[in-house]
Amino acid sequence: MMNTMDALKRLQWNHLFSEETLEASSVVTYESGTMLCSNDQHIESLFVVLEGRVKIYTLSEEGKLRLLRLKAAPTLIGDIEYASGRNVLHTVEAVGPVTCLRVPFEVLRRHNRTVEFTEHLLQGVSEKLFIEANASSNHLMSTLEERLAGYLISLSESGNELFQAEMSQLKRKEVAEWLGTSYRHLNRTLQAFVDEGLVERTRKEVIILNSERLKERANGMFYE
Amino acid sequence: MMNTMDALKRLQWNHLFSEETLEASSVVTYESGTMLCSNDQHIESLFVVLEGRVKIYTLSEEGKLRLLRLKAAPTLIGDIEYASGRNVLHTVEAVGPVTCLRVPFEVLRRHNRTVEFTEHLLQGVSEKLFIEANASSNHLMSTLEERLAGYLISLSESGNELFQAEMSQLKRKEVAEWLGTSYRHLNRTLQAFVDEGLVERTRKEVIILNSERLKERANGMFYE
DNA sequence: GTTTGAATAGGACATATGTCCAAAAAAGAA
DNA sequence: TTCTTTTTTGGACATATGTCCTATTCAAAC
Repeated sequence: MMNTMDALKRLQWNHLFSEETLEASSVVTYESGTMLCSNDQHIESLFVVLEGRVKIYTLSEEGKLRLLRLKAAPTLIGDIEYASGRNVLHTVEAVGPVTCLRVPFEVLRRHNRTVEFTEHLLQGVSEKLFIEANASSNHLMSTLEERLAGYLISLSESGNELFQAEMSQLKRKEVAEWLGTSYRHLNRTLQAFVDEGLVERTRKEVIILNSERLKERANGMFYE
Repeated sequence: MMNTMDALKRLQWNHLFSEETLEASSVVTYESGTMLCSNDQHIESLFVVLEGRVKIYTLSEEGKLRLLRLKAAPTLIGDIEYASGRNVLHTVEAVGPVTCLRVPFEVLRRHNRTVEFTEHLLQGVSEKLFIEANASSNHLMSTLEERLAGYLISLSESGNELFQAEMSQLKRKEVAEWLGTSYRHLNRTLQAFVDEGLVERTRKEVIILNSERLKERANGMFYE
């Protein structure tokens, strides 16, 4: 059993929550595959993810999956909904066991309306907005070839460990979902890189042979 | 010359700013076409748009324009950047004369760190995030036909006056930029609607002939 | 009026990407 | 091992959309 206060201190988030708030909160653990919240549904608590990794995506009515990202702890889930009062924007699913501090919105409203906490939320939400806006622009303005090259480069360059930790070990199919394309097309584009000698492809992994030229192909696309 | 306090009261935003803050701020007027801030540049002030309309877009390096929206006063510009400390996300340009209260970030940091103000920013930013995320999903998941039908329907239905006020009177070229497509393709799709008898097109405007079927074509797409 | 420039309209063609399928290959299960 | 299921791979085809160009048409300037 983990100690909440220690975990929060490690993140330097211990000053964000009042004592009353912490008392009215609970530590919960979810097993792999559990949805912490799903698309369009009502949500009543903020989740402070203390340990584990989550998968963030939206599922359209037609069943199409749009994978937004894999995110490692620490992260906040439900902040956007708490701030806007709307239903859940993105589905969040545990990838492996996940431990969270669960804080009911009601408790936050009553016992935690401090400048520090609100500013923390504000910074987090605007950070998320930047990421979303950039992803959206990238998608709109670039071809899969560029995005895929960018993805491969981003996985290989040093100094990008955060992204790598979160986004490597995706399956091919998930990579396609993340890049917002079909599995078929991802394969086709990958094959084009192979044909040009930019990468080598084994059944398990993709090995970069010529990172110079691959980077040119990425045309500025880089994820972090 | 407008009275700031009156303008803020009208918006019920008068309690958001402290006296010191207001004293250190100034009312500025921009003529049509002025950029309040542009993409990737540094910004040092929050703009409270009190009167007029602004156009929000991003300009990619290749010169492609992505029109996000036209927004009428009241609105905040620079809130995202203030919150995240980053450079400007979206370019903002005056459409017609625009009057703003200009508040330096420095002043906000010194004299305006209240829960009320921060919560106001938080709500605004998360609202923007919702809009951005939805636009992005819509774009990813739908064809121009659906988006165009949705746009036409959204312009015609009652109960959507806010959107109509902001988004009607776009030129055809701007509509294309807003829908994220080429002028050519917009024309082609419009013509398809004409051929099917869904709309009639004059040189100036598009008239909806069969809103039932047009709505079906929109396939759930609706803007507000 | 004539001229100039913006805005509209659409032909022809290229291409990025999706859909549907089928064959191998790998990984588990029995 | 053998059978079943998942994953990888790629052919064939359809289509949404972009690019490049050229007429028109309308409006504003001279």
